[in-house]
Amino acid sequence: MEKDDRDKVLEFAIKHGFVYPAYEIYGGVSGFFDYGPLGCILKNKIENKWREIFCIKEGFFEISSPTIAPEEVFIASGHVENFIDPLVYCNNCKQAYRADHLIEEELKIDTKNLSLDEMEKLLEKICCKKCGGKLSKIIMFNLMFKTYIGPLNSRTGYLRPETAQNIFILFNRLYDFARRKLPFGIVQIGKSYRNEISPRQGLIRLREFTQAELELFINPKERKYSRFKYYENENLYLITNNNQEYKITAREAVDRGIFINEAFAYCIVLTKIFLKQIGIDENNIRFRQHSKEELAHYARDAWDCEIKTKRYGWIEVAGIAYRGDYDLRMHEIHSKKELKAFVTYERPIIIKKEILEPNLTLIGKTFKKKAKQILEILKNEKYVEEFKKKGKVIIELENDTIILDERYVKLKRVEQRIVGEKLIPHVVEPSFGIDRILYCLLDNNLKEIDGRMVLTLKPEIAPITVAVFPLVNKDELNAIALKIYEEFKNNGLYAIYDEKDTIGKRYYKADELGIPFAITVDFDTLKDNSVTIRFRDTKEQIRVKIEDVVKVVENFLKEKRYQKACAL
RNA sequence: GCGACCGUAGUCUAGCCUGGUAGGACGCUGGCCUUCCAAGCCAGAGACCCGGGUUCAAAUCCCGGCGGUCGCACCA
Repeated sequence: MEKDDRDKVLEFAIKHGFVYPAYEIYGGVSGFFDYGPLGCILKNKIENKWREIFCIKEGFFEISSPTIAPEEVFIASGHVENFIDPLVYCNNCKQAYRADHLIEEELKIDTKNLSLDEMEKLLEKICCKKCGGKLSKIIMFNLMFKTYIGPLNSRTGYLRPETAQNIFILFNRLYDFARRKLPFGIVQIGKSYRNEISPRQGLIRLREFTQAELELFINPKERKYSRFKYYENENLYLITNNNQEYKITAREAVDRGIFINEAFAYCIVLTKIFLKQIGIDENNIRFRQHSKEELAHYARDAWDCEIKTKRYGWIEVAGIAYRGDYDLRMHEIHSKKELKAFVTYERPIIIKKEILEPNLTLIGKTFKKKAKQILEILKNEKYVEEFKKKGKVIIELENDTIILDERYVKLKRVEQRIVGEKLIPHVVEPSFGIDRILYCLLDNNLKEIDGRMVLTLKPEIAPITVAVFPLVNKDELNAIALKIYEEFKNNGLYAIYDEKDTIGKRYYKADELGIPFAITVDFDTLKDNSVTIRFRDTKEQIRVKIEDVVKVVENFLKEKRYQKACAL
């Protein structure tokens, strides 16, 4: 970590229009940022790359849900209960404590089932640990933004603190869409909101932020995941919750039991691949397992993906959580709707048993309206034994006793084939903070190369793809350059045109903004209709015909030939 | 939320202690120059975080707010 009290990456980002502190002219509000012109493009490109890797390539689909949800959702999910921190502070020295932690520590009383009033009473016995002063009343910190849905007497609503819940709530619809088969995945990219007590560190902790989440629904009984084989040899840098460091392949990690199953390992690997592909240095990526205390209320296991930054060291940009059946189970309980999948066994389970086969014609004719009830009662297995002993079955109805002998029922040996079962799927959830990733991407790619500032973003990720320049500011060159500039824009590429200052200065600025290709119209252009393409990272140039220039740039993007031209 | 430090053009800063409304550099705009890698010339625009107090007079002193950095606490 660089010892510097300023966040140079954030300063760079603000200066060049990637982000702005929000509501600045009204003094600003911490925890909120605007995305500026370049940041907006970059963010979209990051999101699209994420879509490509976590959604399209996997054969998954994306949904987009409201960001406001009624209270019931977060009561069920546990967020209403778990998102509130009771805080007290010392009236004398202002030291702040978590009320529940303080009670547990000082009085050795489990606070889990205590009401606020009960905690207040217990706190009267406790003084400030630091100065012995009197403690304040409990202050509740609710990290969810609360709002109202509708006018007077309206429903309480919350801005969602994660995108995941919307997917769980839609489970039955989505399971249906997935043709009722596990595993399947649903992704969502969208805004989430957390009313952080004190957001710090620029883009790292925001009150409104963009999450990209995959909810992968799997069969909990299946340890294998068929697509795992494609990436099982990817190397991972892992730190387990007992502080063991490993640099091993995903396969080895599964074999050693470090990951709970292949689906989980797969999500870890996809995370690394995604980050590599947008341009994070592989050596700056590691995965750290949560300790038991760190685990969220819903998680059985969780790993943070961390990226090393110059300013803040390792920071968390994604979390891969094993949510088990927690969410679907809770929503089943609270909504009273079944949220299950049907899983067929590899081999059907065959159960041989005896049943009583009713003579429907006779029972119907004899008992008329009571027949239906009788048939229902007959399904109880205890009557099989009774029939075997006595040769008949005696059924007690409300005000009637019915005796069924061998004319009515017959003993029959049957083979029952159970082909599967209903169960709540388990969920593996990779969850990304897009804003943090954007920050890390700038951090990892803002470099000084022999005196030049170069933002070495990959051409496909760089916000602006080409800069078009006349070598010098002369009308005959400008006219051609402007035409080429139009041509790029017409082909859907972000381009800029500049004729000011010297060519060197313009290259310098383009490098700083991460523009991978610079097209220069010079005096040879007037003779042979050719222009130069300059590559940002190497400063090398090639000459191409004007009519080919757009296509050549497009090919550099598509075929990734730039890797030769640009030393990425 | 607490504490410490801090807040001057787009950016970095001088001035604040010892009150008399602001100077520089880079950047920006216009012009000149310039035949391939920023920082050559001329001109121009641009600032004291917000509110209150003290004072004849506040960027400067005092109080509050907002914002920033760091530490504590929090961080699903």
